[in-house]
Amino acid sequence: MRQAGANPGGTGPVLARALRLLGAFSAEHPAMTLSELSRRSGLPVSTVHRMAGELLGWGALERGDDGRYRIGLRLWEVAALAPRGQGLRERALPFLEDLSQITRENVQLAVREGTELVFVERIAGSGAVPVLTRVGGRFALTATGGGLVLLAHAPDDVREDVLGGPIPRFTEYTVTDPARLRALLADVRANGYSISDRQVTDDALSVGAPIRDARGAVVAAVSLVVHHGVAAPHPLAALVRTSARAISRALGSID
Amino acid sequence: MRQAGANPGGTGPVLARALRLLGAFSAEHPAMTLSELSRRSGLPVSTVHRMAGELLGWGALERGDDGRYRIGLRLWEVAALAPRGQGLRERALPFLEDLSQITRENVQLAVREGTELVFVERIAGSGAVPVLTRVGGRFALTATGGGLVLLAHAPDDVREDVLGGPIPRFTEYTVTDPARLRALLADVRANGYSISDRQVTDDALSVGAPIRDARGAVVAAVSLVVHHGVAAPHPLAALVRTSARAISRALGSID
DNA sequence: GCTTGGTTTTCCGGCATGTGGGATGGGGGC
DNA sequence: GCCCCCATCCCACATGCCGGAAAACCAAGC
Repeated sequence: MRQAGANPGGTGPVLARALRLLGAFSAEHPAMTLSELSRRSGLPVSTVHRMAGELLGWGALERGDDGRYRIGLRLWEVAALAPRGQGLRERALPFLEDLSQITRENVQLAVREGTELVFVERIAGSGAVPVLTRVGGRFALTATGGGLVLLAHAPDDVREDVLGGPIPRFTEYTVTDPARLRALLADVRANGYSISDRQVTDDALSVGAPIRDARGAVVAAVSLVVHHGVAAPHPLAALVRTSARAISRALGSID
Repeated sequence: MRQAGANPGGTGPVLARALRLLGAFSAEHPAMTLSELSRRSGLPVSTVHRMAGELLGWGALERGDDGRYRIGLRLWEVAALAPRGQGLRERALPFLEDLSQITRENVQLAVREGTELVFVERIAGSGAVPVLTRVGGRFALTATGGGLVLLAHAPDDVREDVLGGPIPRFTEYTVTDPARLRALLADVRANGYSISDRQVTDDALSVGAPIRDARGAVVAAVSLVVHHGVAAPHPLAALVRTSARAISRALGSID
């Protein structure tokens, strides 16, 4: 069983395995025992043991007194240097808070990673629709206000990839037809904002707008999530766009 | 020159080098060219090149159009699963915001990592003393309100280590005498809170209190940073302690 | 007590894998 | 034109990783 050329669970480049180890952690499994890690990463136990030992020494992993492994603080420290993560978050935060204070609704900040979206920050408005998102969590690009913005301005190959692949449905309003979606994205580009009406849950509507870097490239999206039917979307769009522009200005370039 | 047994820049375990690579990034150097990385990590260029390539593929690193390497979003995502990082931050945030709203002062949340302190969150009070801290940043345990709390409840060997080593001085009020510091820490344990009066800057005073997990172990510290001389420390201490207890309760255990 | 099913840890010989000096090609700045 | 710095590629060598297997461990359960 050691003959395979590929590595769908077996042999492979050294570093790749360590990374597979880290990748085994998820929101549902933030703490795992050695053998659990072995199972979820597809690596032999003894290999995991050796590697985990090294990661432990450096601080990339930690071990509670229950013996289980968790992501270490040291790793969190370096990761805090990610320009598109904490970097972006820090510069945008004041503006997001303004937006949150004024509207009392949920505010979200997201970037695109491959064919999905990653939430970089979310502020829960007092008494607003409860949102099911988590900072650091992923979501489909095709449904949310922020996702539509990011998808609309994504490179062609990525967009085709997403439109070609299976498009998840969340409610009866979710747009899953590639042609309609394509038209919707054209609107987003033309209008400078997106509207997702009950495409994720039956009672929520979200409005998104693009954040651009110094060279004009879209690097992130702000969005506002409100109850469906309480406010007209267009005035909201003006608010969100204003915030997005302010953040773009404050950004310059993200280093 | 390849005979050395140790690895102060030369040969060594595989993974360790990759980690050294990540460790080369810092707040001052969040984006580096290949050769810069090589220099700062002490690894040969070709080695860095190969490794960076792999890290790039996985998403642990990213590369801007200026060609420089940065910490990647993917790494930030997994790091967001760190219980003592984002995990702690998320659960404590509402309480920290309450504290911030009520006092309109700077609020900080920190944990101990080795012989130093790492800031996990900081909320800048409107018009409060500007603080020089950064989320994900480090600081000495011996001077700040939060640090004193963490040091007071650290394991004996760690405390001895810190008290034995050189103790940095920031102002003329900084306590650098091990004996006095030891007495101070005893007070902290007895009182349930700490006070750092102008030990970091000439105009700031901070008050800290311990956050405990379900088993009663101190896992973090909240602190309030105010202008020296405007408010009596003791009423503040009551506030901070209350917050700390609330957070402790909300924590249960951090997974 | 002993047995059973799950762990975590240690060991070791063979060979796959990473290693890094040096050569190649590019790109500015002066 | 020159020079300096940077990224990328290549390849012979031996280092350090690999993972099966066995042993130590722990907690129930009979």
